[in-house]
Parts: sequence; C-alpha cells; structure tokens
Amino acid sequence: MNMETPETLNFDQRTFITFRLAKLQNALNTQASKLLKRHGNVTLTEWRILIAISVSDMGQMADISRHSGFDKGQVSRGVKSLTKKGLVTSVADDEDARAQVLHVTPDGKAIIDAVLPHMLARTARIERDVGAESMKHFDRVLTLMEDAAKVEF
Amino acid sequence: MNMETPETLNFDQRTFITFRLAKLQNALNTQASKLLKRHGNVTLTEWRILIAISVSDMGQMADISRHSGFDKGQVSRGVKSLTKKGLVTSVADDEDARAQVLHVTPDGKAIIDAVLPHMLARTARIERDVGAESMKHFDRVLTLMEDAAKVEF
DNA sequence: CGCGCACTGTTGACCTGTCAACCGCACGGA
DNA sequence: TCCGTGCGGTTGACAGGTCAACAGTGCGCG
Repeated sequence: MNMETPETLNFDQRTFITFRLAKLQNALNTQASKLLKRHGNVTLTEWRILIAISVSDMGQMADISRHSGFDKGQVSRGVKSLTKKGLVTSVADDEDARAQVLHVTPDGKAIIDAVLPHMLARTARIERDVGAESMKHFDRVLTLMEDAAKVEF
Repeated sequence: MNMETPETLNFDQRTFITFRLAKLQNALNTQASKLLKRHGNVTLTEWRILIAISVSDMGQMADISRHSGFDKGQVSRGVKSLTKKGLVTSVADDEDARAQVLHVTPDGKAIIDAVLPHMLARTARIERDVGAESMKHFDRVLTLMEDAAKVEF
C-alpha cells in the first residue's frame, strides 16, 4: 500500500469497484425498466414482486419479503399498486388474521407471459455476450464479495 | 439454457442477476458508509466527490461530473455540503464566469489521509478474499455486462 | 456585431430503498 | 386465563440517484 506514489489515478480501479457496480446495476435496471414499460407497463419493483408472488403462489407478504430480500414495507406498497392494477389479489388469511394471502390474477399471469420471454431473451443475451463460463465465475465472485461486504471496518 | 423447464424456480438465478447486484452493491455501500462515518464523518457521496475533486484538483464541477459519472445536480449538492464542512472550496473561475473552481482544503486533505488507509485496507481485503485472478476476471465481466446493458429490448 | 446554440451550475420534482414506529394478532408460559 | 413477546402488515420519514427546467455565460457563424 504505497502511500507515497500519487494514488490519484488508481482510485477508479481500486476504491471504486463498488461505484462501478452501482453504475452497472443502474444501467441494467434502466434497461429492464424500459423493457417492462414497453411490454407490460409495470415498474421494475412491481415486476419483481409480481414474479416473487407467482413463484410462491398463495403465499403471504412475509414470505415474499424473506424469500426475495425485499423490505416488507416495499412489498406492502408494491402489492398495493399491483392490486390496484388488478394483477394480484390480496385477501385476509382465514387461519391468521394478521396475514394476507397473495395470488396472481389472470391479468397478472398474462403480463408475466407477455414480458417473460423478453426478459429471458435479455438475460440470455447477457449470458451469451459474457459467456457461460465467465458467468459462473462471476456468480462465484459475487458470493465472495457478498461475504466480504459483511466484514466490519 | 433450457427454456423448457418450469422457469419458476430459476428466476432468482436467471432473471435476477441485476437484483443480486443491487443487493451486493448496497451491502458494500453500507459497509463503506459505516467506515466513512467512523473515520471521517462524511457520507459516501461526499467522499466520492471529495476524492474526485482531489484527483483532478482545481477542476470544475463539470469535470467531476463527466469523469466520475455523477449527475451534475448531485455534484452541485455534494460540493455545497462539502464546502459547508470546509473540506473543499468553490470559487468562481476567472476565465469562465459560469464555472466554479474546486479545491480541496487542508481539512479535506486531512480527512482523505485519515480515511484512505482504511478504504484501501477494505478493498485490499476484498481483493484478497476474492483473489487477484478472479478480480481481473470480474473486472472483465463487468465491462462486458456494461456493454450488454446498453442493448435495447 | 448579434444571434443562436451549447455549456455550467442550481434547483425542484420524483422514484427507490431503508429504517423505524406502530397496530393488531398469534402463541406460549406462568 | 392472562400477559409478554414476537410476527404480519401499514405507514411516515428520510437519504440517494435521476431527470427536467432554468438562468447565466461562452462561443462560433452569418
């Protein structure tokens, strides 16, 4: 860690990996958002929650929250807007008065069916450009960095 | 790339790379923010802008904005709070009445000196955990994905 | 010269994501 | 049974990032 040499020009590469990540993540989000707006008229958040509900159908918000890592408040708001759009239903659970049972409506399914192919094509395209091999590697590194992010400084 | 199998359970891995990125990026940011608060009492945004100013000393906001990829509005606000903290100065440019010339004050330098070692230790730690080899690979993949993020769908 | 155009920087509006406070309910132990 | 603790969900507050509108200035071209 040569504190003498002018680190100035190394900053971008050395201390800003996270910054690059942020940019990339944002670019990908923008791309996805456009896709979603064009093909399904839903926001990225709505889409993610919609998918999460679809995966664990008849689940409740806490399930979604835990499984997807979303903030429960965010899920609550997302579900609200999704129900307003008629894409999911949210009814009180018979067995637990606190819980809401979530269900994707036919309209919701329709949007998923309409959007999913494009979404898959997109990720396929990314995988193709990057290469399956590198993709696995990337995944592994992500895991390592996730762990590294937990260390205290 | 089996498009047949019930995709439902593959979502997390297949369509949510970006989501994972978001999580990782956020975890890293949280880590960095804590570090910054502890050792220099600056926010992550302030830190990034401070560094950017330090790199291109005597530059103007537009330089920072272009070079770092920050929104110019964000830079403007960041500079404002940094000047309020006395870490940078922002004076009108003699040669261009539109521009502000930015300069890191001794206090700003002091904070950089205080924080930078920890910051470097952190990235070094990450690099160590991940491995230099994988890090390079990771970098390459990032570039590829940045390109992939530009494609329209 | 004078005009349009591009650029600098400021500000306001908006969206996302996070955190915390809160209410109602479930559940287990005293 | 009753009470404490903890969970499910809602809501408000806040920070960060993006976009757009704007005023002021520089610059080049007719």
